[in-house]
Amino acid sequence: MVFMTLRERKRLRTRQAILTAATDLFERHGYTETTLDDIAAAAEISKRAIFSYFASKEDLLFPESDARIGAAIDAIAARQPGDGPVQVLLRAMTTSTQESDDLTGRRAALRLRLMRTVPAVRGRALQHQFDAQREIARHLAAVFPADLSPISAAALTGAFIGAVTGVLDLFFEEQEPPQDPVELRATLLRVTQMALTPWLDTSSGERDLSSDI
Amino acid sequence: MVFMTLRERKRLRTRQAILTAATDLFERHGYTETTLDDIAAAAEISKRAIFSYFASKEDLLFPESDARIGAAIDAIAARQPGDGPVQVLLRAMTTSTQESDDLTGRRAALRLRLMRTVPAVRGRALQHQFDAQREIARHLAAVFPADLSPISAAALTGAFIGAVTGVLDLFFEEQEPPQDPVELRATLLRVTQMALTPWLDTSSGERDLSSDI
DNA sequence: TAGTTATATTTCACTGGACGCAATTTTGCA
DNA sequence: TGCAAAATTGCGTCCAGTGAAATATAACTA
Repeated sequence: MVFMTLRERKRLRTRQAILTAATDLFERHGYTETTLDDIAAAAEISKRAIFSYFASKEDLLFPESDARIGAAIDAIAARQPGDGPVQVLLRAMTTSTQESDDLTGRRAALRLRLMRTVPAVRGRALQHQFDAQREIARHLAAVFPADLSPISAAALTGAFIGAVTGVLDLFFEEQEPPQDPVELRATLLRVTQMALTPWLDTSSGERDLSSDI
Repeated sequence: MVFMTLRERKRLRTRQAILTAATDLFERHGYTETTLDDIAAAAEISKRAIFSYFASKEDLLFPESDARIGAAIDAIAARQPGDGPVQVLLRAMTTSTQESDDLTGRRAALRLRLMRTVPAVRGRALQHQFDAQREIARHLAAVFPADLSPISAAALTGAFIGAVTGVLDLFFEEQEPPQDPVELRATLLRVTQMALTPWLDTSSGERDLSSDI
């Protein structure tokens, strides 16, 4: 990666400039109030060029979404012996939320706030979530062909994602601040584990995963 | 409902005219190809007036979404003695899918098709689904305070919705036609029931609901 | 290094959804 | 019939997104 053609390096810099300009303006003036022209001006680029980096205004809030899905997939693939589907899912959540600061970080906080205020952003977020959900279910079924039918995998993944989003929903319903990221992750893990106990019983061994936080 | 002022009746007729014009044009020429001007012209109304009936172009595909959520809520409230949360959910699905032809019907088929092709429509659909999911979870937790914490309710509802959407996803992934609605409902019930067995065991009695189709 | 190809970016014009507002028509009712 | 409220229309405006041609810049080749 150190050896990149000048073109690639420049392109990466421009992309980053667009992102920082966008998040900056979104934070300062609001999402709907910020026009693509504003972002283009701040990034010292033409409005038309933005679309050569991002497909839409909403996507400015979801860069590297593929990477995050990929991380979860990898965590599923690299399962430890003795882990059942539920353990794998829990582990995938902890590891992937650790690496990509998807719950902490400046843009993450902004995204969480806009998801509950701007319909377009919410729609895009749910689309990403749905795609991720399907992808995860597919891989989960592939890794545990004996334990899970494709449909059970879809249900289990649905339960998992549903539990996580439900918890986050309850969380941010009243208290705005994302609090301490570590504590949030711990709560998320504990609560998801509890919500999935029905499956934990039916599946294989139930190791405590608290140490992984 | 029989006694409506002339104004209300006329408004209802216009609303219906807009809907039929929209679905008609969508079916014939495609969603993105149909402009609001086209719809307005076909409904013999001004483009501006459409926004006094529907908030957006996508919403033309989701009329009475509140009513469908309400039906599910009612089905939850009218639970039979001895039913656990899972049974209530299954029953709510069967009854609500029977009354509002949400899986059959002309507009439903159109909606299902557009959900997988037009991003904006998919986003709107997922938003509706998410809202419904949260609402159902809330009511479920209220009805079964002993069995379900708010979080467990969120997880269970997530599993339920996840299973249903997963099944529908697998279904329409290859075969386009919605097939026989009765058969589809039966498959949906059977498969969802199977996907939720982990919860069925932990909850109260497990009556067979096949007769309710 | 000059010249050529490939790729990025700009510029401009345009479409279409959404919204605000004032004027105008329609409807309900006294 | 006449008047107030509500519905509708007809503007104009904003902005996201797209297409196409022109221009600029990097990469490659001889």
